Amino acid sequence: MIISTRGRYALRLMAGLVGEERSVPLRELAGKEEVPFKYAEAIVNTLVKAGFVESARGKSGGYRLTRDPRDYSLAEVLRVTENSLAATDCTGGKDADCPRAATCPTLPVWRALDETVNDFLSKYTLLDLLPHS
Amino acid sequence: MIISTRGRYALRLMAGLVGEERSVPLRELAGKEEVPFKYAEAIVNTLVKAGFVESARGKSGGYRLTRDPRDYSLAEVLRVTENSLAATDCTGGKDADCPRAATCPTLPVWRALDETVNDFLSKYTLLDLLPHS
DNA sequence: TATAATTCCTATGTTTTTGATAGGAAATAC
DNA sequence: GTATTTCCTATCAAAAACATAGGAATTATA
Repeated sequence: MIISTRGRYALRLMAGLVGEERSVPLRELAGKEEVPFKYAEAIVNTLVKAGFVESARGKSGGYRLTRDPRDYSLAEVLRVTENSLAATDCTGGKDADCPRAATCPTLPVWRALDETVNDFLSKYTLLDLLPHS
Repeated sequence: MIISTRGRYALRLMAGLVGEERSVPLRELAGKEEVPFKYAEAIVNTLVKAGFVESARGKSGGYRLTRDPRDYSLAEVLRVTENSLAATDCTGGKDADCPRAATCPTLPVWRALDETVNDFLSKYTLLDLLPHS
């Protein structure tokens, strides 16, 4: 499967930060979004490293978004949280060394598929993951 | 990843049958397509059960296509050989019991993604996987 | 009718990825 | 200085992906 629990949790956690002014403690955020706390920690960590959220340490610390919610595309977030967004190993960097690559007639199809998926996921933002809007 | 080795092997094996009149023994087919023989056996078996290829047992037996190559869409073949073609568990039947489903704002996005992928893979046929054509 | 070549079937094993959990160090508000 | 929080490293468990093994059943053909 192309989008795993991890990536979906990441999106939920970020969606859970939309509209918050304060730094939201992870204990609370993870609780609200029903993401296992310790797993959420690991995930949010990569979001911080990617610059998608900002952390405040210590008491009354927590996390908050760094941009307007409409400025996060799903593609962008998932590219960071998923191991790979590629539809096949062939296009995922993993088989970059595939000896067939040069002449493989199928490779262009997988590349086109990746592009299709990427285009799709680039059209949606965090805003599209909120209850009503 | 949405399309695994198994599915790609299946497509290769079928592509390897294009243009053959006789029944091609798997030993030869798998060799030509560089698919591990024993794994190929398991895969071809599901292709037979799906009616995509026909087997002949015993000496001078083997496999051949049951239709014109242009009449197999990639979507169709992969739907049978992949565990699931769904982009997420949410749409893959696995989380059919997801308690969030009823109100989940993200679910429609995954459904649309699945449809996009399916449409894409429905446009290509075995013929598109051959060397020149 | 024996033999070799083949598919078919069931079971098992290995590796990788995914999904987590544990424990404690470091920072900070109060 | 204490409670609350993020940060960091290590470890573990379950599932999926990727096969392999061995032998029974079938069939052409010498």
